[in-house]
Amino acid sequence: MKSIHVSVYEDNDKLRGLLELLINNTDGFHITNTYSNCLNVKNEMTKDHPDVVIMDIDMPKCNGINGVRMIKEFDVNIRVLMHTVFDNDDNLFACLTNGADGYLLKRDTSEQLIPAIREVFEGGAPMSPGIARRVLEAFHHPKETAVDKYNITPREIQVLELLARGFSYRMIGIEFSISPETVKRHLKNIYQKLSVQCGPEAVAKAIREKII
Amino acid sequence: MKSIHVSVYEDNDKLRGLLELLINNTDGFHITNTYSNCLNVKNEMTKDHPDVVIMDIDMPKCNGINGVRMIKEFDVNIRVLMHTVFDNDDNLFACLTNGADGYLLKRDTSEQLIPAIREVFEGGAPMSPGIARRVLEAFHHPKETAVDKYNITPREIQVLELLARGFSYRMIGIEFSISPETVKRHLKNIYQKLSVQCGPEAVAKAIREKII
DNA sequence: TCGCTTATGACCCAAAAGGGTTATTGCCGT
DNA sequence: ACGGCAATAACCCTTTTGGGTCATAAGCGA
Repeated sequence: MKSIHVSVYEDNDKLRGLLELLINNTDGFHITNTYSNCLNVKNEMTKDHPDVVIMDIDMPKCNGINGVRMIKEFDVNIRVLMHTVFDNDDNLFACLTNGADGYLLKRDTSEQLIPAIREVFEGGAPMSPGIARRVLEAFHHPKETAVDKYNITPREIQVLELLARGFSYRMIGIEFSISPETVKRHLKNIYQKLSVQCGPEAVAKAIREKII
Repeated sequence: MKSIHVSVYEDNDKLRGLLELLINNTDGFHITNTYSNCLNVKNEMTKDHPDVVIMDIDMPKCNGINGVRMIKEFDVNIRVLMHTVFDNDDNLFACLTNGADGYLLKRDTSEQLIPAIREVFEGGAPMSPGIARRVLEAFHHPKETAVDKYNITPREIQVLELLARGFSYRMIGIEFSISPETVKRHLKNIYQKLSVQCGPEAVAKAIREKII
């Protein structure tokens, strides 16, 4: 059976050495190379052709968030496993957006790292438990909360939806068989409830708060 | 140490019995009750007060997608672990939106079920590998694609952003030290590139296509 | 150097948006 | 039965928006 080839990006010299030692001394795994920053990702990927990359986030010059993006631009088939002390949502979702295939926190992965590398190589998505939880929570948009929060009525939602589709007051009125003046009335109420000044701003807020 | 209390929703009689047997015969776990559909979730939760619910999707009368929603409406602290043969995206994301805390495929979890129950009880989010992967992929929207697709320039994005924040042409002009006529010019170009008719529609499209 | 894109700006003009005010109807809950 | 709220509608008015047209300067790549 062919070994899994792993490259490591980690700026802490001691940790980088430990990772290399750990991975190279595990059957079925082989370190192609280790790096302390990702300024030359493209050249390094061309040279190494790893199956899996272990990527730290906090590195000087060029951080791992850019690193994962560059690797995925070079070859989307290289699996990238984030390995970081940061567990804030901004970093997490920035990495996922850029194509990270897994996300491990350094503090809870000393003996979970090797199985995680195998898992990501096999097409899985290893995540520390707290991370997986936050990822699922991102899908759990409470749905009605924003509507309740601003007291938007069903009719107002209908009007907003058409506004966001480019309908004029007149067209919205025709669509619902009501006067354009009433449409205006609804929108006036919406603007007040959302604390916005005009249509575009209302649409932006409504979409971002999942009202429409 | 107190046992983890588990309720099971599963319409297959044989499997339901097996799950009960497995869980009841594991130290630290205790079955409160098992059910073959979720028509009376609220009463059952009131009676059982489980820590964790194992929820099948394909059940007669009322499926598990509604089931998880009802349980979370009753008490958001009850952990719900989906356990199903379906691995299509529609079911998956419907469950996650409704608040599921984990998602296991029946085919690959005979001996992973107990650890998964413990993990979800402890606040984790156990997922079958293929599931976790698809969840992460949902975040991987390629970012620059839409901007490229419509040929939106950096300046146009800036203008759109302020429009979405409720700025008038005049205010945008002041912000960038350009004439409101130029702002209009930019927006005219944007509307054409996005194939929209007006500001609200442009803002809606820009947000939904992740341009802003 | 020529053509293309980007960013800039102006003028005319019609349509739309949006603020203020006032009022009626129907429904729901107390 | 009464008050509150959603939905309806009209009027006045100013500001904003957006379509059409024309024009210029800077930068960039073939």
